Amino acid sequence: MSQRIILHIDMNSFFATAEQQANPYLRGKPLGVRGSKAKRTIIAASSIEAKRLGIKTGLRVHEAQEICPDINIVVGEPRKYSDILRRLVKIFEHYTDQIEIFSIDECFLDVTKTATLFAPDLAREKQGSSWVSAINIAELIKSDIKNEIGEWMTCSIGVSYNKFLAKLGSDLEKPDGLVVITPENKDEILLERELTDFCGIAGRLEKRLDLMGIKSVSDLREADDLTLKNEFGVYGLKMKRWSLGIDNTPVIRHQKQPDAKSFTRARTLNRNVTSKADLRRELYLLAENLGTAMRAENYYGRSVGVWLRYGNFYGTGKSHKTQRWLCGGYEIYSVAEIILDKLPVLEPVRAVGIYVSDIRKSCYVPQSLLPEDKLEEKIIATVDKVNNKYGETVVRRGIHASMEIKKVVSGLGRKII
DNA sequence: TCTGGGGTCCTAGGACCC
DNA sequence: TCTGGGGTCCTAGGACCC
Repeated sequence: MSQRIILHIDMNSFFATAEQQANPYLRGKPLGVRGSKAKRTIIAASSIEAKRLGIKTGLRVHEAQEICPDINIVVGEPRKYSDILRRLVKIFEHYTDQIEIFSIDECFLDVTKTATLFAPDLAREKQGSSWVSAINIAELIKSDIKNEIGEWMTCSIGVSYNKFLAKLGSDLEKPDGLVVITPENKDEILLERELTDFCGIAGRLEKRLDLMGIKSVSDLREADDLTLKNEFGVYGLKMKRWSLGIDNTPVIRHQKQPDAKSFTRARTLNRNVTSKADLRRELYLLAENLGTAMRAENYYGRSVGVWLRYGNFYGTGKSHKTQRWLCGGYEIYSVAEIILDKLPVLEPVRAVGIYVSDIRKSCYVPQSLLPEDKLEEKIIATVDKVNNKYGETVVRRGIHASMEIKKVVSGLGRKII
């Protein structure tokens, strides 16, 4: 196979820049984007101005405020960022149809076949230097983004002959970087990196490698295959290939990227709790939210899981495979409630999560013909209609309603479902 | 006022069937 | 009657990513 040309595009401070784009008041100012409205949350992204002051992702909100009392803080809105991602992909489609969406702010582009189309003169001038036309595309993309999304929206682009090195390259210059890693300069660049600079090696693996005496990229290059395989399985060999700059994984066109495999909702509680009743209430709200998200994308699922994270940050969880395909919040909750009852509250619980896996698009799921299921579907559809119109949680089940509300409802001759 | 939330992939063990 | 081994499903948990 001839040499590929891969671009990795990484939007700089994406959430923060998106907020600055939406609100001119925030432009040029230190800005932190909160992970959620919850009390104990962290900074999910910070603007370039905030980064200069040392405000990094992962800081607790109050820590960020201590560093910079004037910092502007907004709550992140993932939907807003997905919309911008869609517009970015539209820009990239101008240059190739081989686009892989790697995360909400990163894409891989394979421009092997199209690079020279956008720089015929350059390609002729410097024969054999396909990198020149790749750099040309990278620069065109940068200016397209500024023109179409906003002047302040910058990205770092890595250009190389595989995905691993392209991603490594985009990390090297921020913001607004452009780094080319070729077979000629790859060794020089790789040998200067820390092992944790590699996408796929983080703290735990670094520690285990260190215990084996593998402390640098060159150590990893020289490590014995069998030793690596025994310690890490096939992943060990993968890591060694990275150290040599080898990666044959293809760019998967986003239209062909696999469907979602699970849906999760989780919440860190404002204070640690020990009562199962409190946990049930949280779980119910999460389940409704999860069900709404699944229905919005036409998914059903048949495995439900619940996990707890204790105050000491350790956790436990259980999952259960059901006979029926589910997408209703209350149905999901009903399974989750049984699971929760089996989970030990060894110590106060800090966070609770619920997930549905083994999911399928509705067209692949047999529809139930049971009258009670039909009724449930009707209830869900009606509630969705109201909530879509008036806000997500305008209507929800009354299972955790207070006694007073229950009395009022039964006084009206109605019942809570 | 210690450490969010939403994902993916991999491994390993037990149950069960052939 | 005794024993082995392969395959698959389910569950728990670990590690990584942004």
